[in-house]
Amino acid sequence: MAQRYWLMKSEPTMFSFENLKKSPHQTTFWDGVRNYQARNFLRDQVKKGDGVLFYHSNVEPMAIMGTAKVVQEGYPDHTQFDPKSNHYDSDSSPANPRWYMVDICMDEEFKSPVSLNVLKKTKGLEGMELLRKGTRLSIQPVTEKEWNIILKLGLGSVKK
DNA sequence: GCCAACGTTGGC
DNA sequence: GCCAACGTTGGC
Repeated sequence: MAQRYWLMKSEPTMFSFENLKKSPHQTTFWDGVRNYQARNFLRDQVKKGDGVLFYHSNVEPMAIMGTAKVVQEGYPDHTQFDPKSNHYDSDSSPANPRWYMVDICMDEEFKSPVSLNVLKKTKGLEGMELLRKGTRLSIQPVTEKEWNIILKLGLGSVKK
């Protein structure tokens, strides 16, 4: 299976790219997704080695801050079983888990974060899911073409 | 199975 | 802070 690319949204007040950078081994589990479409992506399609664009939503500036790599494929999100978690789901059980998560490891920090404004103005990104009005999916597929354009913008012209 | 009410997301 | 868009819930 060819490598795939994804965009993951996070509100930096909850978990920022900086937080990821400072995590042990710069790795974290991506918990709290409670949307069926997003769950299906996490459970069925996100694979080890896939690329992730890390997007900050709901803040100034809204932007893609950098990239990460999937290091652990979909497995049950343990916070759904924890009554103290605000992601607790009383209808889910370890025998029949409803929600899944993946682990991601920081890859590249963008020299210049790619803001929503820039994304909107960039040729070739017109079809991005993120730019569609009313899109609320916290994980979205990104095409290889889009991925390459965005990496170029974020890392500068010097491609490593 | 429909749909109104409600809660959440997220850009502005 | 506002509100449009969307998903979920629950009464019928």
